[in-house]
Amino acid sequence: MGRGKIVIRRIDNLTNRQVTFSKRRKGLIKKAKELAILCDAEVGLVIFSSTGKLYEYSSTCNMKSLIERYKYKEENQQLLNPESEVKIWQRETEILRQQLENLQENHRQLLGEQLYGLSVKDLQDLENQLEMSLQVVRMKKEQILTDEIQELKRKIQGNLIHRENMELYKVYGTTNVVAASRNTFVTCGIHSEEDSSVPVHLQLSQPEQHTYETSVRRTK
Amino acid sequence: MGRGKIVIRRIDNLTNRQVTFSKRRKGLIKKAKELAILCDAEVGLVIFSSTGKLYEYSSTCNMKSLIERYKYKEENQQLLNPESEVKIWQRETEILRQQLENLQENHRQLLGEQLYGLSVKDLQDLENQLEMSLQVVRMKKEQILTDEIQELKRKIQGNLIHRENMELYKVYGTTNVVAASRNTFVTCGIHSEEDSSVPVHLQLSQPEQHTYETSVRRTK
DNA sequence: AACTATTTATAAGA
DNA sequence: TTCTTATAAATAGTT
Repeated sequence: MGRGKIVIRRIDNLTNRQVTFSKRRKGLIKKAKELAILCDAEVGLVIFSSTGKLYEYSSTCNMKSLIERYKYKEENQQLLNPESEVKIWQRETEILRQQLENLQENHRQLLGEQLYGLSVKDLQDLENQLEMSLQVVRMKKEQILTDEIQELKRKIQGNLIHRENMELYKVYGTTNVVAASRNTFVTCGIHSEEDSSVPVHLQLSQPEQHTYETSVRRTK
Repeated sequence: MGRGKIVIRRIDNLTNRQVTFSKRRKGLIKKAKELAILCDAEVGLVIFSSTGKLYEYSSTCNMKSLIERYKYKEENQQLLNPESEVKIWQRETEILRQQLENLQENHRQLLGEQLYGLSVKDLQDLENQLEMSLQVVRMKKEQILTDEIQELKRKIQGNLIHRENMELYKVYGTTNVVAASRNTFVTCGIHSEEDSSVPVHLQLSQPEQHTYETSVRRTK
């Protein structure tokens, strides 16, 4: 794998050994990652250099639980305690894991992945489902946009009426002025969340900040 | 590192994934060994397959002590096992339950449910995702249908040729036609390498129609 | 499980 | 350390 072939034995030269350690450590961790991702496996890797420095990799981001899992699996033979409680939790875990697996498969198909082995009927059902979802999502989105536009219109209107009142107040010195002008200048821009701040906030309009919940909790 | 380049993402096909797991697991352990020997390092490697089977390698032949060393190095906090095993499983359950919940929410949104609280941006992302999925599913479906049609056409064609031969046989009688038409009787069934033997065409049949490719069904 | 065309890792050199 | 490059090694797709 290099300019020359080497035999696998301790590298005597210190510098050379350190360089090789650095390179191969990197390579090993890369391959561990790839295995975990490609094959849906859980991989834990611990490396101590000859100087005692620690390097590690865990596919679960949590070496602890991996070690615990390892220990359990290893010491499984004993099972000496009448710890039926453990078994209960174990079974619980098993069930959850199964559920998760099933859901994941279903989920992947909704994402257009893992379609291997599906029949035309299956694919048709999936297509219909996706179309329905799409329709719902689009309607929901348009609903929000429409609401937003309404809100903006309301604010602009309020603003205009207020100005008109101010004008009239100057002239006639009275507050009893009819809310005369209807919405004549409605400017509907396209907006993202940032647009919800309306430029002019006068007393009459209530600037409600649209605080959308960022609710999509992505599975980590 | 193989016949073709691959991207590092979960392999959908189960068989393929298992084969790759087997190959790469072996490779990974080999490299771990080499690193330990070449660089005088201490290496521990734990691999759980997606089915929960455990594979391990430890350069010290004693994973336990390596783990202890790791734990000591990582944090001097100790949580060992008198009754803490229950807690471990409880935590595991908790984590799985959380994952399941997250996935379920995500999943419901893909089904067009539980859209309350999503922002326009979220909905737009969802819409795009659904559109992509839909495209993939449709392509997949059409692929299957196209393949099926090809297959049927091929069969019909074979049938026609057969009939033609029968006609010729009636007209010209025995020997020469028999010899010639022998080849044309092949090829109505399943496609395999043998199908590539192109029949000797008699004058009345149209050669250009016989150039069906043994279309390899790329079911991937 | 074996085979190989390719990709990937890396030993040596700079 | 980092980059380059010739070459060894790993492995993806196939049989």
